[in-house]
Amino acid sequence: MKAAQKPKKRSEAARLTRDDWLDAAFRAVVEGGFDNVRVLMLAERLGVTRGSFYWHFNDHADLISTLLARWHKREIDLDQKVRSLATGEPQADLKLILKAALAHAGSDVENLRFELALRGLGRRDAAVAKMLLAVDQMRFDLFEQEFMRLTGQAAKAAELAALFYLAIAGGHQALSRPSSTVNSKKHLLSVITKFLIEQQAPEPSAI
Amino acid sequence: MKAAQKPKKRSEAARLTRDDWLDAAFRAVVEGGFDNVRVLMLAERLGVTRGSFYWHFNDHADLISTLLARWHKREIDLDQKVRSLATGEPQADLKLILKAALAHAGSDVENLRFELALRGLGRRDAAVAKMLLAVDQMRFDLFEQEFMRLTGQAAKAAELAALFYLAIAGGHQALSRPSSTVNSKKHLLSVITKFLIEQQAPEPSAI
DNA sequence: TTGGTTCAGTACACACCTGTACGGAAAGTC
DNA sequence: GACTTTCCGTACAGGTGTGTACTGAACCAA
Repeated sequence: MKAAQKPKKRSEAARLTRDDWLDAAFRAVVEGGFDNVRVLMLAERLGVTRGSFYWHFNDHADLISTLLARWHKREIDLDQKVRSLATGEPQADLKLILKAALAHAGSDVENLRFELALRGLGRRDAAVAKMLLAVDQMRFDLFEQEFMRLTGQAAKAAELAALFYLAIAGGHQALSRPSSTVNSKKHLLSVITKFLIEQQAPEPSAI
Repeated sequence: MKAAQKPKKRSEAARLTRDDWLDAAFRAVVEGGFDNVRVLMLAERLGVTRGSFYWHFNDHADLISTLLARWHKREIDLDQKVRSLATGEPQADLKLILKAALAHAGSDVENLRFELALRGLGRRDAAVAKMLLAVDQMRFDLFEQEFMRLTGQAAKAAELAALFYLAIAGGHQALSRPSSTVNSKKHLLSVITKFLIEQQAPEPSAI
């Protein structure tokens, strides 16, 4: 019993914070969805026992709801940041947003996978669905605003924003790697830019 | 296939077939994802004990893999059917496909939810991911073919097909009900039609 | 009737996960 | 240096799920 114990002092095995557990839970979600978040497994991975968990959290539900709240707050902050970076030039802003949204799926794969898992959870949890709807609306509003500046037509702006957002969402969901033809977020970026942004400039024509 | 449509006597409880279990598993997936498929729960819902299950199936994995195979086969059959229904008139065909794809999410919500759950599973199971990729490619090829007929340009056809498919996929994933502005599969249908189909016709006339 | 086949019930063993109560070591505080 | 707080280990209790062996009832055919 004692022989197999950690020879290291307690100072070596750093004590955990609430955020450490949240990070571990986040990783578990990324790897296997919300059903993959198990206290026992997280403890094992963190090198402690469940005794630690039940000191930091009330129970399993507490962990999940805190994780959701943290994600929501971060999304709101990110939205604020993007809005503050907007130049006022619609085409440039849209390309910026698009690039950020797809990079969000490039290097930062974890966030994408987390959100997809979250949407899976939202399909069986009304509260989560409501939160996701708010996030969707928040993002959509930004897109719509930019397209409104670009085209000058409210109805068209709303439609383009919908296509814009849905194409991005769809890009995350399907066609992860369709081998040959159309592929890679990079190419998708150019396609969306071509058909949804550049073609919609106000000067040339009027539908 | 025997014509065993008759529930027969057997007091009150009809005896179950392999497909009965598959249907129950399907419903469980629709309601709560693949992690929600539990033998005990299915048996309870079917009004029998697990003894029945282990006669029809080898084990839990057998149930899942059989369910996946059934879905895949049905998707292939549906693709064949759509292709056989194609008139050769690209715009009409595309609208037909689009309508079918969105109706797939309208009345037949179950199939949509099942596929979304399946994509969730595909993110942690390589074999499932491979199957989904094949299905994506199959559908995409059809779209690309139609857009090729429509525009006459290979590159543009591939790009439009990508946008087309991704917008549909995105429509299934996000914005289930964004309250006010752009909403409802119906409206999405008109938007996609407008920007991706009618605008891309080689001749200005059309419809 | 008899016997074989098909399907379902019962019982047991085992694994895994949650939650709680309690004890104890390490770090900060005076 | 005792005291307190913070954090974690341990042990126990209970719930839920799988898989297997065995038994039993309904059905079918000769």
